Amino acid sequence: MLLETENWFGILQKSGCRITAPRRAVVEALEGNTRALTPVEVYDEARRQCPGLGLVSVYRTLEKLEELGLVQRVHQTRGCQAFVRSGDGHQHLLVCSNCGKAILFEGDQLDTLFTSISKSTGFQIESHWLQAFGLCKACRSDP
Amino acid sequence: MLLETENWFGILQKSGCRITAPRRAVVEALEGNTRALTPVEVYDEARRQCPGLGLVSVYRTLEKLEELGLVQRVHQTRGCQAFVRSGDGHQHLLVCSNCGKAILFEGDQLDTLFTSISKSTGFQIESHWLQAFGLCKACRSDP
DNA sequence: GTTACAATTGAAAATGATTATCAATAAGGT
DNA sequence: ACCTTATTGATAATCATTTTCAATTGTAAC
Repeated sequence: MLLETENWFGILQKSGCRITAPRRAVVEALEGNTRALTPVEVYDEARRQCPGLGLVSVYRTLEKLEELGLVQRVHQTRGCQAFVRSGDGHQHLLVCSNCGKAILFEGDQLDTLFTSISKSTGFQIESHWLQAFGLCKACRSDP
Repeated sequence: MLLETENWFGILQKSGCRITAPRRAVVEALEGNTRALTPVEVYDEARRQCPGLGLVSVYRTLEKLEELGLVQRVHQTRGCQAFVRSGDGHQHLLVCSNCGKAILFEGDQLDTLFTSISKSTGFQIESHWLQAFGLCKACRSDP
């Protein structure tokens, strides 16, 4: 389940942020998209709603949203500067390598894997990261 | 099991590359290290052996080694430009968040996970990557 | 060994993405 | 309405990476 956008403003406000037109535009650009967007793509999209918007404000807002866990970074072969909205709790990304559509999935089975790896390596595993790439249903049928 | 460095030169040569002093230095810098190294770190290390080495050649060699699967990229919160030598076959990384030491592990259990996710999402999953972070044994005991 | 050719080199310049600076603006509690 | 302070956009600065190019150097053929 995705968080409601209405909440984002509440969360931002609670964390001491002011709700401004530039922020509103950036938040709504990310909300209306299941694709992973680069900062420039967010910029282009958000400027349709807030024409005076500066790219710098996009970076600043993305930083804050990531900090609050509302968006997450998508790592791809070529760079890791793209963002999608997060889900609740710890989830993993499945990204379409054609259209960029991103969906989230749970990975419960992983805990047992990491427990056994912890034992065999002596590492105290603190966090992990899993992403999968492939073609989504739409891109498979319509090439 | 890690590949022998001696092989790397053979593999490079087979792929049509010439073995030059700069390449030799870069390859050996990566070979002698279990840590994930940034291009600049590789540069600094390799220049001890080949003082005239240019940073550009490091980038070029890294690109080739990655292409051949001899090194792989390490993705971290802050950027994804660090490299370690790969193992045989498809393996996953476990990186020490303190000293940067990287070890590889198998993730056989993942195949069943991805099969079920493929079914439920309609995605045709082509690749994935998994990385874990934590403290290695040495860094846990010696803080 | 010598030669010839193409791959490779390093320096410098160009590009691209991100960050820092700063005076002007505007949100939101009072 | 006012006042404090976060936030803004423009500009400049920084940092990593890529491109360009003439000079160099492996290596295969002789």
